[in-house]
Amino acid sequence: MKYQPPRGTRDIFGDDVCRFGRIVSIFRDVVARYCFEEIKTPIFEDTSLFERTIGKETDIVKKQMYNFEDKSGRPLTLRPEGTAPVVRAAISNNLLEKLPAKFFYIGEMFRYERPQKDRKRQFYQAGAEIFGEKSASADLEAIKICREIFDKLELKFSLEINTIGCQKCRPAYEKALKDFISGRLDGLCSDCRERYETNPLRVLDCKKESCRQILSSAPAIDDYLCPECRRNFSDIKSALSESRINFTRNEKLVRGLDYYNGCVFEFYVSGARDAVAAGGRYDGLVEFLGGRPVPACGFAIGIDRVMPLVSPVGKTDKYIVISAGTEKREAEKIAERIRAAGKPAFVAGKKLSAALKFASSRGFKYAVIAGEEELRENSVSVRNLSEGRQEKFSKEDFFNSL
RNA sequence: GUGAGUGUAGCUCAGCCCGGUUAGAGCACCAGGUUGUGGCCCUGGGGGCCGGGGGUUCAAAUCCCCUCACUCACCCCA
Repeated sequence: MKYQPPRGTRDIFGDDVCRFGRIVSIFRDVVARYCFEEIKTPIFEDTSLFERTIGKETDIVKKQMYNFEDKSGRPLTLRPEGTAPVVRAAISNNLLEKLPAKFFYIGEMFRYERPQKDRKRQFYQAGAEIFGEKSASADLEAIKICREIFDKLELKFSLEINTIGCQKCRPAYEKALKDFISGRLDGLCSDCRERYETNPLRVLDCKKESCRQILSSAPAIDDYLCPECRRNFSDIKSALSESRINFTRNEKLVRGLDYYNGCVFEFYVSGARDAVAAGGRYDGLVEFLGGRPVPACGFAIGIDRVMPLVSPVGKTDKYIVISAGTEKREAEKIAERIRAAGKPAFVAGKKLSAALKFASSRGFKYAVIAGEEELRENSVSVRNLSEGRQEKFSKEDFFNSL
């Protein structure tokens, strides 16, 4: 039996690797223009970093983490998400002295789950985090960056936003919600009955129709927000309108990770199975991990989910230099000149018909034929493979035209 | 973790229900037709433990059991 990549992983090559590269370069370009700086964090961290920040009751921590011990028994985990490591790194390296501070990352994440369409066990995220900005401008910036990226990728997105309150006001809402649910537990699914105990907000986004029915008359968070959260959320909404970013309010949108508070958002693109980007505020996280109290917000884009929707980058025109049976050295010299002019060149020594066949099947734009006849005349024949036209130039004319 | 489907040539699949010569097709690949012109056409060729193991049978790609893998959905998430 031949080796296959391990379950939930895949090899990325050909057009897919072009798509991947295009997404990453657009992401880098946009984020750099907002003055974010790249940060690379380890691929694994102390297990407790994730357990404490993501939340013990989440599926990620309960059953999706790649946990292992190193040889000295340290409990470690392959990172299942990017935010906690960035926050940890910012604290470890004292990067939050001068605020605001902005970081971005691109990398692979690991979650042990059943693989399916565009959901792998090793997947890639590109994310950005803003530290030290309490006002709505940070939330707006995160959303604007996503908007720009999807625009440049030529993807039509829709945006959903919500607020889930802060440490001050969420408890009151959670209590109201629990009171509401407790009388109706019998009608809810078993998952929801468990969520009621562990994380009542999550009952809101249960997909089961019977649960949704019951929850449709649940208390609304808007009635429980503290003045600050109310203000912040309305600032964001009006800023979005000013920036002409369409959004819909989704009161049932709650994020799966415990550290979120305030405004949360998700981007959808038609054709993708689920959200392609998501983010929100996590004002308490830096302090929770031992730093000073620093408000923060960020987002991550699921590269794997965007990949099938974007076209591969336009490739630059490639040249194949064919020696057609003569000494290959001459063809190699010609190729060097083409490369020196900044264009990709490949040398083929096969007989002409085979080389041309190879060239057209591999997507070369031009064949530069340097056979016996050309060698005698100090010329080259340049054939446009897509159009089938061919012209002979002196070598100097050809090099000058590059 | 739950449910359904699929594993036959490099790829897409037929054959399986109803067991019976040497397991097929298209595409791709290689060679030749074409010793300096690719795509089109023609001819020929290489390729397969029919996912793996066990069972039933005179006989298994085909029927039964187990196992592994993949796909899709649920759950959850980016």
